Amino acid sequence: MATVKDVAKLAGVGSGTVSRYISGTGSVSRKSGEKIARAIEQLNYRPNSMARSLSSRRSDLIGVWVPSLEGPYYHMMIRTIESALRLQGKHMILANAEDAQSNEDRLAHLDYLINRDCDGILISSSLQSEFELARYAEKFSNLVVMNHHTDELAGRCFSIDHDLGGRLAARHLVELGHTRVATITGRLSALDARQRHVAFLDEMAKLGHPVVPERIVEGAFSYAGGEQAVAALLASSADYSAVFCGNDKVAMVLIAELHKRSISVPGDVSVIGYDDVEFTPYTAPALSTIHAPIEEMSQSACHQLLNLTYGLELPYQEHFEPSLSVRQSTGSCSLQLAQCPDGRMAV
Amino acid sequence: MATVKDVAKLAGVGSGTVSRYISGTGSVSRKSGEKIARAIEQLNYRPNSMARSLSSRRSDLIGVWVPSLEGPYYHMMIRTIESALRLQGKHMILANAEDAQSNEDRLAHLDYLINRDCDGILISSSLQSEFELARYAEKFSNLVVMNHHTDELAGRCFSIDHDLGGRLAARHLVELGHTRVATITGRLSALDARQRHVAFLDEMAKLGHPVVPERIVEGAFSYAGGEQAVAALLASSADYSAVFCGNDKVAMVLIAELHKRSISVPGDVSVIGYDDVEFTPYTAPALSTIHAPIEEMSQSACHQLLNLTYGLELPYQEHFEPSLSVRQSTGSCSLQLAQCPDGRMAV
DNA sequence: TCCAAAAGTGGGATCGGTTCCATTTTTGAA
DNA sequence: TTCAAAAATGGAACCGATCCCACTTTTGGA
Repeated sequence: MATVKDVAKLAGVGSGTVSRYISGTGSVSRKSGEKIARAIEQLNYRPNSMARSLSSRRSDLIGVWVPSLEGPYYHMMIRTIESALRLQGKHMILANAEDAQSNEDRLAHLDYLINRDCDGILISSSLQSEFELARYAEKFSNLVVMNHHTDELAGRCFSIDHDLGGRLAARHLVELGHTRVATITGRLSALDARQRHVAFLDEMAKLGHPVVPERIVEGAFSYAGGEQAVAALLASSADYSAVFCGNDKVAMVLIAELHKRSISVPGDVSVIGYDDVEFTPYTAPALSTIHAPIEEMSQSACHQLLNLTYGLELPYQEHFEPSLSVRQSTGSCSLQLAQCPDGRMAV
Repeated sequence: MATVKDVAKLAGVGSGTVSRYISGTGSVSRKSGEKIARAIEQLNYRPNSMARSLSSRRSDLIGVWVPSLEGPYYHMMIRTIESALRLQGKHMILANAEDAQSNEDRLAHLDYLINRDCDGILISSSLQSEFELARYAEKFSNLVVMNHHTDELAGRCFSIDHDLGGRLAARHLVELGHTRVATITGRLSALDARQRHVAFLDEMAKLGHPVVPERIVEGAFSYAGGEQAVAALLASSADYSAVFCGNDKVAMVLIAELHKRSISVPGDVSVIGYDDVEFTPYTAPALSTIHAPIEEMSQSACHQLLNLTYGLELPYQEHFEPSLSVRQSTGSCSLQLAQCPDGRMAV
């Protein structure tokens, strides 16, 4: 493989000139530039990225830490980030902490990124304990956090207004005439799950239809967690005409389970999700949900990280608002109270 | 940041000894080892990965090229690969070519990996044109290919027996009594889509129920492609009691569309998918499908790439067999021929 | 006790770029 | 035409590891 020196010799210039030509920093005369270009072509020269990184003290690597890669949510994030980084010639390295059992494990995943000398790190965190990781990472790299807000990291937190999201869901259901509403939350130790939930409850109460505890099930934002929570809700004696699910995965699981029991959606029970991930148009029925601008948020976070790290000036925005996305899984509560096939009151 | 020299000085040994101690190659006395360990601790030393890469001529980076990141299929792959690499202390860098418009674009995505000096490259390719990329990449790195088989790359191709998969689908439907069967394929220029399709047709014919052309729609393995193809099938005058979909995304779209038209699955029409991605248990009804061992295949490909690249001896397997996974979207064809709501014969 | 083989060691050369700096060349306003 | 400022240049020093090699120390069987 050819090196700068080979190129310099063939072009009849110094190695510094070649380096300047390639990186575009500093000035090179038209004549030298042409000679260098020809030499590069002729030798089929490609700069060695490790040597470049070593001497320039930048790896052009951005580390991305995610708590899980199950389901479409984080996938949409990764997809967006990969694309934004590629446009800037940077590379993403990924640490998926879903197999971590303890906080030490999660830290080890972070070290896996830090030890690689990332120029910047992007953490998607919704647990307080995970957020501690941000403090740690900050010592080593430029840092940006998604799904979490704190004043300590002002200007480097990117989040969606889950309070508003929870309220939009409540308003939508109440507008449709639902008064007996159940909810399956995410794990309430997670900030985003809690925010959605608290706002939802608050708004329901404000609208005159407080959600009674029997209609609240704490679940988790995973398929397995959703299954458990759905089973718990359906096994309970609670009656309701609509269910607000903490995310779309759980809503999907719920719809599947209701279908299995021949409970019609939205005829018997309305279901609303949260996030508006990839698959929401294709559940049966198509899922009404709170649209969270995941991709926009991811892109913004990525842009700002690039700005901080490489002095770019890419556009970004820290705060995003969700919106209501009505499809077919919610309908008006016009039917009479009726007995469910399994003996519970569900309509 | 401390360097090997600092550590060596503090420990009172030579830099070579420190290097040997850290990498675990070569021998270091117990006494020196302890001194070095103490010095590392004290200085909070972390080896610089760029310097290490430059001098050892290995980046510990594995490039992964995928044609798309829409839907769960490639995500399951990425997730598996990230995990397998992390276990070996390697890092994945990703190039998603779904925004590529031309072959030059796809090549540019590959160069994005190659220019980063990956030690190895993993290509998931099902188009012949994409496979040409493998030839190119092979010049620069160790290479392994998924979803494609060719004798030229013997021992480095990992694939699932789509011929068998197509046949399993056909047998399942025929066993349930379906004789008028429709199919929505993937883009037939893709090898995997074509193999599934051809085998399916062949097996249906062998079983005495050849699929007539009116019941065949060429689609694509994307949500949008699925929507178009589903619309085309439902708009046609074809009648059928079951549909074989080339992958699960298309099957999901079909179920959603049938639900919209109040056509019952599997009451009126049975639907079977292909791949058995993450969401298949949670469609309504749960999707019967051909289980493709995506994760096992991805892990094997990854293992073999690691073996080739770093001289490891991780277990792997080149060929995988799919299996039938029966859930609730397929049922026996016991009902009488009946008129569909929209005037077509569908049962 | 002796001595060949094995284990352990220090440090310089090297990987292939970038960056700095002293020097030369070019530019364009007076 | 003149000359200060700006542009362009070559090459050495450096980034921080690995690896090789010549040399010293330890080991253990006879």
